[in-house]
Amino acid sequence: MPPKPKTEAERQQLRTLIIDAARTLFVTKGIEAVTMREIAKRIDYSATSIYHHFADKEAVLRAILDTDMLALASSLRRILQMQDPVERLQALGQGYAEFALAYPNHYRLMFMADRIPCDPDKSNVQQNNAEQDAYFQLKTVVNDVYIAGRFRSELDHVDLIAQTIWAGIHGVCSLQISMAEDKWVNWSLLSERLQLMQAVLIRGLLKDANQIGALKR
Amino acid sequence: MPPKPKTEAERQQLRTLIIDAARTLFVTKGIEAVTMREIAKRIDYSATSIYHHFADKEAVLRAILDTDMLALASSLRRILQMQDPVERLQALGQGYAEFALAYPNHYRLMFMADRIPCDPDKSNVQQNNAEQDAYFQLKTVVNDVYIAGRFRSELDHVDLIAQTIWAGIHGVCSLQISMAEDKWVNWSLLSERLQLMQAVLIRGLLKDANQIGALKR
DNA sequence: GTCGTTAAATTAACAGTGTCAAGTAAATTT
DNA sequence: AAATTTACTTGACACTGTTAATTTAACGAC
Repeated sequence: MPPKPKTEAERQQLRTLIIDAARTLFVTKGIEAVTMREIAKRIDYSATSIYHHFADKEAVLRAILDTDMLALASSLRRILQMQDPVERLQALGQGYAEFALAYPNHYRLMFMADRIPCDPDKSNVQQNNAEQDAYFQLKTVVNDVYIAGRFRSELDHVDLIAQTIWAGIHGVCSLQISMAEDKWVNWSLLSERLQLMQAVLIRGLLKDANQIGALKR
Repeated sequence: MPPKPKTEAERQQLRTLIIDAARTLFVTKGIEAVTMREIAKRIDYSATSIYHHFADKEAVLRAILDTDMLALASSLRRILQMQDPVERLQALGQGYAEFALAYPNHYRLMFMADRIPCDPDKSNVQQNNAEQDAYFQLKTVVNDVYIAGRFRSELDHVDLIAQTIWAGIHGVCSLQISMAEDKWVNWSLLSERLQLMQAVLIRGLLKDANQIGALKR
């Protein structure tokens, strides 16, 4: 009930309060099932007050997306320290999948929803920043493997390679997220599906794939 | 305005009238943006009359799903005639992708949406019927390749192999459908992404992948 | 042929949604 | 002390999926 002019820091604080409340609800209740009134109630504000901080519901969503993209990149950051570029690539795939499956609803928002084609201009995340941009992280590692001469000789387009790896891992994760409950299919263990996809990608893309230790098991 | 007792055939006719109207709207306007009133208007009925033929909006959706699943299986059927099992497998992937990308909104409903875990008991599509069940078609072809001894020796679980192939193709298609508009990524040509994924799957799963003609060029 | 009965479809209404226009109250500025 | 600015709330609008009550038309029995 007490309105008073706020500093920019206080405004930002309230913004993240809203974002956090909204995120919790989105993640626990599912994407479309959460209302502005509900978000507001959770932080003891009225529904309309959110509109003083975000243009509309989609803007809230986009803000969540921004922080989630950062969270993903941040959770992958330590992997980039690894020595061998091929191991780095595999670990990146693994880390990506772990994020996707630990936060399936976040992942839905980020990579499976239909709205919001995310635009570098409208985002706070810095494109091509290795700390913030997960796609750039992948591209960098793919490039490292390429420089090391480990990819099959006919593969010379780093973006294409990166996108294929992404598609493979994303395929396993997104199918799991949207179809795992489906009785129609006799699903194998998720871990096995992921592992086979990793092996297939490595073998399909690398020159000397059979020498890679991780595939022996 | 004229109510009269209808034969079962007439009821069915109206059901498909509703389904068709709903499908058109879903496909052109996107999944969540279509209202019951809109569907009804399109066929000159009142909104509530739909509820005499379907329990709720989701039931309409599920019915659309059923017919779309049949359409997919039907569009893949001719491929099963091909001689060589490996060629058959590749053609199946290609045909699946073509369906997905020709009808992206149908595909969304079928494999990317969050609701509706589809249950053999609640569906009119017959599970494990080669005419109707696309997953069974895939599994059958995978099994043929397995019987022919073409998979790597350590791969002995047909469901796992099928699901990995599905995940790979689905990854390319779903990423295309939900992220192609995204300015963040410098997307390669869709056809190149699909082709590389096919090559990766073949090379990663088959014994003698380098002898496969389709990979040369 | 008329009379209930039954089915099909409609209208009216409800609770709930995102969002906007006005209004209110506290803090800052003048 | 008055005016202005800011933060927030209340009330309302148009719209959503869905249900209850109502109308309309066709059928079977006499």
